[in-house]
Amino acid sequence: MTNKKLLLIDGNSLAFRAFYAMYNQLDRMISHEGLHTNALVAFNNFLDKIVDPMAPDLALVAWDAGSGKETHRGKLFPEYKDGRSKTPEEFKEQFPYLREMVMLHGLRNYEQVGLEADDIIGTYSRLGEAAGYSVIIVTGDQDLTQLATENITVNVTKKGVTDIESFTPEYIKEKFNLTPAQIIDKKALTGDTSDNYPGVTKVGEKTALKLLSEYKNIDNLYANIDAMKQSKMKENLINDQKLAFQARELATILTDATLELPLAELEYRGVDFENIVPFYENLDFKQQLAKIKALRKSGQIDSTKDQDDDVRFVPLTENNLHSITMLGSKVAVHIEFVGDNYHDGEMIGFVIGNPEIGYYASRDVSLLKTDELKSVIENEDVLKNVFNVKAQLVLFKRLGLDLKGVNFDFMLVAYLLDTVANDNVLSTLAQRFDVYLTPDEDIYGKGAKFAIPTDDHVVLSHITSKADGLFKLENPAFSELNQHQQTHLYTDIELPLAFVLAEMEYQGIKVNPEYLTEKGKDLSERISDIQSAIYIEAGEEFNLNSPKQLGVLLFEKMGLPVIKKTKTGYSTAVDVLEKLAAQAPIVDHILQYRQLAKLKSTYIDGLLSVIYPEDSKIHTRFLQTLTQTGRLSSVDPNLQNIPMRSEEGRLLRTAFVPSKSGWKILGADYSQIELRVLAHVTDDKNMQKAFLNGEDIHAETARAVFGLADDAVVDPLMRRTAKAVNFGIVYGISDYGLANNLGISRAEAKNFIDTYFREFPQIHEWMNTIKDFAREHGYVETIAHRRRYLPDIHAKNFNVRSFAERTAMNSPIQGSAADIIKIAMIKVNEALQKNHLQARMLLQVHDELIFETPVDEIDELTEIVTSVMDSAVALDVPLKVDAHYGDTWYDAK
DNA sequence: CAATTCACG
DNA sequence: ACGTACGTGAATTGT
Repeated sequence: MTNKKLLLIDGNSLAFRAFYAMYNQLDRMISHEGLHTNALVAFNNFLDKIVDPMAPDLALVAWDAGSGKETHRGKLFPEYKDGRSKTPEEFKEQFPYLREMVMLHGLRNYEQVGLEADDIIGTYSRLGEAAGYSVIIVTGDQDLTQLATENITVNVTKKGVTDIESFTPEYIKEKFNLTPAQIIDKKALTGDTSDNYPGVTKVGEKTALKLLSEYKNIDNLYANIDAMKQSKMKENLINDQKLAFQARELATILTDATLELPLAELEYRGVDFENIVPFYENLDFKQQLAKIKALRKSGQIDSTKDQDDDVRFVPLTENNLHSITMLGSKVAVHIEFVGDNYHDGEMIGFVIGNPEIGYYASRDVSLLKTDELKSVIENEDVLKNVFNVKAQLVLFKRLGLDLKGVNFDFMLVAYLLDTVANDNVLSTLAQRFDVYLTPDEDIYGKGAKFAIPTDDHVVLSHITSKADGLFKLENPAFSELNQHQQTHLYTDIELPLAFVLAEMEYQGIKVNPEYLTEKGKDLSERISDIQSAIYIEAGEEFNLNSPKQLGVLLFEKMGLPVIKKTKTGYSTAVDVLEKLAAQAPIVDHILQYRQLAKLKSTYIDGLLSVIYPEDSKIHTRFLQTLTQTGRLSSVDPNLQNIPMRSEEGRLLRTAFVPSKSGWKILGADYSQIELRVLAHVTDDKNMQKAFLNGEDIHAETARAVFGLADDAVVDPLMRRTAKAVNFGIVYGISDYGLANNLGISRAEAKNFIDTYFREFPQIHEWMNTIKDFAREHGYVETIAHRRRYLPDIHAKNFNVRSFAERTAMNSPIQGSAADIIKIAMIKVNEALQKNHLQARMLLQVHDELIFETPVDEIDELTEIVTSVMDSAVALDVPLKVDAHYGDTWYDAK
């Protein structure tokens, strides 16, 4: 059974949080009347995301009346809340609208002179509890956790206003080892700087918790203070005793105030959709308005007025197909599909058209195969606007069509403009261009509630609005692209690459399921043997996959030394276990178990589950608009992290085979591409010389760093060290990181770095130049003008800022390497076609390309691939490509 | 849904 | 004094 719910919201503290959560948007979020709306937007989000889904029976938002001076606290302590910085005007002006917003969301506002919001909440929470309600409090102020009981949960916002931490008596016990009542005593000892009342001198949270675990409360503490050991703290406690008791009174929230509104009047009425529309219109909440419109359309809320300002479409049938050929020279095209995976997701409708002539839409995608549609889709001269060209290409391939003439892919353009603000969702990406589209979620729901609306009109008008949106987005997006000097990157790299990737994904790579199944059986046996051995050594059975349980065993029961801790407990990561292996044989067995379990679950079971039975192939998706550097990523499954470093794992590559008998797998990889890019962009003559002379770069680095003669033999340790330094340089070096990696002291690491920078002075100079560039422009870019914004470069926090600085150094390197292989992929594909090779590209793994090819084409393919790859981009150093082939991916080494 | 671990470049 | 090496995805546990 569920109790009735009473929701109590601390209006002031949440509004305050809301204002500062979106403070950086302050100047952007201004309504047409000149009103700042940042706090309103965030507060509205909170009401939508937290309150409405909760559907409480009673609800109230409590506000402070006045400054707090008229309250019992102000009378008790005249300096109460003094010294608070004045509430910004930009915030104050939003207050009346906040109250109206609350009302329109169906909640009561409440304030009362002489009471603070806390006291209103405290009193109603007790009243509600007594009346048998489950009480939920939401606040930004941790002090309210003193109100928690079995029936009263206090939710405190953590970051922003929708990220919440739930305080129950059990949780408070766990987190602070305190009862809710002791929260008051804690405050009594520490005081409150923001409310401007002191506690005991030099007592902060840590000390307060320690004292309370010993003395329970301040009454008991002061009763026993004479017995306390002499210390500075004891002196402070004695001197500040009065302050502590005063602070306790100030910190205590009233639970017995006299209130004017009976509980029964707090009934939650839900959103008043009729009246909230003009309110949102006045504030220019376009996204909210679009959402309400979608809800109306899908029949989830009543609509009294039939206000259909939708983009019109004509239902397409067999009878009006000829209209399609009259659409002219530019259209938007969109096939709607279910889920993320366009390789097997169901196609539920499509739209084609433009704002001038009109849009045609149908739920029946087989209409696309008709001659009329085909003649437009496959016509290069009819320009197409799309969202996610690669997905659309694959969907059309599934229908046997070859989409041509693609002009504008909003998803690709949006990614190039800003890699960070890219969630690949059309409706959110469109907002930055002031185009407001209904989110898919509002039409289809999400998660378990996903459903295609029964009314076809709803689906088709939704996808029509997407197509129409693409026309509104085209000019502003292209114009920004041009301002960024990224037109070439889009037109000549990302867009053609999408076609190459679509073909690779659609082709897929063949795998041998029997091999995986056999290997899986072998692994299962060995895993269970090791597991038994571990249980015997441990003297008990436990969940070996649980780092928590393993930590308890190793570090508590067995008493092994703790080498590293994580946020939540002991670390049991490989580097830790390797250090412990000598001390207990069980550790080595755990490492073996981990390795085999990983192979079995991720690579045997994982891969077997994504083989398409109809062609025995795996069809990954390369995400082209995800990484912050310009690399691709691969999902469903990830084919860019198939094991390689251990022989046991590497053998799994045997399962990846050519799709035709008599064919081979060929792999071609760039050698040291990132260091070559580094030598190029920094224009460091010493490093360039090493590459121009075809030297072993790590050995050459070792000679430089260790001051050896040009022809000296480099011992393996020196080479390994130099290699680590080279890696460190590419990652945006720090002495701390290098020391950690090499297991040397920071001073030694710093020494290496200093020497390195002396030997390669232009690298050093570039590292400073690129950081300056980032600070001045707020972004860094690659050789193809791919951008990465680094707002944190100005952060006050050292860690945050340092991270941005390393990113400033690393991204142009990693990103330029990504540019190069992308260009190579396009050129290789062109060369394959031009030379009429049957061979095809299957995979890209950051610096290597994998192909399948008839045996008799191998020599020609090798020649074409290596020459195209190493001439893809002309750098000031040569690019080097190695190629290998064999019967399987494993053998292409 | 976050945290941990481990696979790759 | 500060205290992380850069970029990813998947499986698993545990709240």
